[in-house]
Amino acid sequence: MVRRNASLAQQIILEMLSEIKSGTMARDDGLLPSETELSRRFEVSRATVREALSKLEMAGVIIRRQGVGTFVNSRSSGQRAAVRGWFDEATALIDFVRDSDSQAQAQVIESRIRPANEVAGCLELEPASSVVAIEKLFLSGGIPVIHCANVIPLSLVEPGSVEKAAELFRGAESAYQFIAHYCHHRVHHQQSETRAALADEKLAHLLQCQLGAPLLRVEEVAYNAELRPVFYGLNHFRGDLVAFRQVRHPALTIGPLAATPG
Amino acid sequence: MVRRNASLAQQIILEMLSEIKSGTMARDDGLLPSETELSRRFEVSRATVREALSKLEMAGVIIRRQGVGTFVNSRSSGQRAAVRGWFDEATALIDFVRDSDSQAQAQVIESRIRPANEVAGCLELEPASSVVAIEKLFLSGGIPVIHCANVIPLSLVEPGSVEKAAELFRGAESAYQFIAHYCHHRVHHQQSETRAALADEKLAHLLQCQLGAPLLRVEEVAYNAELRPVFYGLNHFRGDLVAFRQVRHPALTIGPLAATPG
DNA sequence: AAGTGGTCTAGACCACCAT
DNA sequence: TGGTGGTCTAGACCACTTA
Repeated sequence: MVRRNASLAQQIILEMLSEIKSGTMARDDGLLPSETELSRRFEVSRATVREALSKLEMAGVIIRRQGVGTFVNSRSSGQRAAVRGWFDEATALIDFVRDSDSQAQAQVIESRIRPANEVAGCLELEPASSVVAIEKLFLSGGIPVIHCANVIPLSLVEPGSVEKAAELFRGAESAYQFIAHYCHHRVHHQQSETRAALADEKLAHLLQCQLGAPLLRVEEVAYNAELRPVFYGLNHFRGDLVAFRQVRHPALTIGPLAATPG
Repeated sequence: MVRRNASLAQQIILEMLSEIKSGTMARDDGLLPSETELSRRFEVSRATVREALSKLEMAGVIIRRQGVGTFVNSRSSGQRAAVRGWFDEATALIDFVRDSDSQAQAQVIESRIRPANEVAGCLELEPASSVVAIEKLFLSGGIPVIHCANVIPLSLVEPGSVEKAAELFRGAESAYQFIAHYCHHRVHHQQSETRAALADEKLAHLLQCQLGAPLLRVEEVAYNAELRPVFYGLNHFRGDLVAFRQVRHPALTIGPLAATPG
């Protein structure tokens, strides 16, 4: 189970996910071993177990009940074309689509080098400076469900790869991978903005839906550790086929002093 | 600054939010005191400071950079009609609207007792059993931006309040408050599903937008500590005026072994 | 080299829930 | 009353960045 260079908590997360999936960890009613029991089994401190459980809870995988125990969240498994936890995780889209459809495919429409233009502001570039852009479609069950456009400043690409940047991007598994391999940067965090939009002619054609059909639009900018933008993404999800599922906890009472409305 | 019955971490969160807002905590470039310094100032252990900082980071308020320091997220403040962090928090909608417009108003359209019907499944009720339902509009700058429908099983309402449940719900600040006051339950967590949808005739009229305008639809079910559903909510956000803003971190690598696509 | 955040430990006490 | 998760401590070492 051990992965080099992964924290103990991360290793415990992966092991627990695996054992939850195979059904060897939880009781029939979903009850998991207690934190003390888990810390004995994994030979780590209880604090480390709690670190792992906190992330699994945030991801909606488990439910913790004080004085009772920790349970697997049965309402969270066995889903349709749902994107779960994506808002918190900043990892590749395709992985989340595969979570509900292991046969999901990514299909590159186009990749090329072009001026930054309309995304210059987001990426903190001059409008005339060059970027590598890619357009993809994600298919689930053979049906296009997500359209995705990613843009990376060409100035970030290592000198030896600038010439073939478009081609390399086309071959990369994701923007994350391209940035790691050919720009020697890592994504530190992303800021995203989610809205509703209507399918225009181009998107309707690509996503095989009607003109004016409802779409979820997620715009995102990724930053490296120096807080410099490393990529821009514009994603459109078919509103009738895709849903974002989240588990929300009344933990942080940020801003207002009392939890009130609804 | 102290609030009774609040954890030290929670108190630190509120204090830091206040000091960040007033500008007395961060340096001009946004750098906050180190964790060690904060633990001295608040007279708590570093672990407790980190607990608070983790939640502020998740909420997108601060950015932590290993080896450098902790900074306020300047891109996160000074927003429009944005809903920030709502996916993680499970608190009242109105508070989040007020976050970007302190003049925001809630306006009750209707509240009544009716059969569960179409929401019976979500609430684990018989279709014929009674529920208290409320419909609200949230206005920002005088413009309706969110339509919200909440449903609570009448069986949860304390016997003495059943008769006037509709009226009491109308007077309550939120579904959370109604449930706490008149049902003696607390929300343990919520499951939500976000999609894109089009405005039908009714919603177009209420939200003062065109028929077929894009809307964000968030459907949610809240559960108490015993994992019994306590309320159902169906919220529609005007796609042109409201956006969900999130900060995503590549922390949890759940499911896939490598962070890959985009 | 010095300072930062990231990880981890061993132990303590509390609030809550079951019995 | 015993077991659970929730909170908190004091200390240690590591990885990373900056100077």
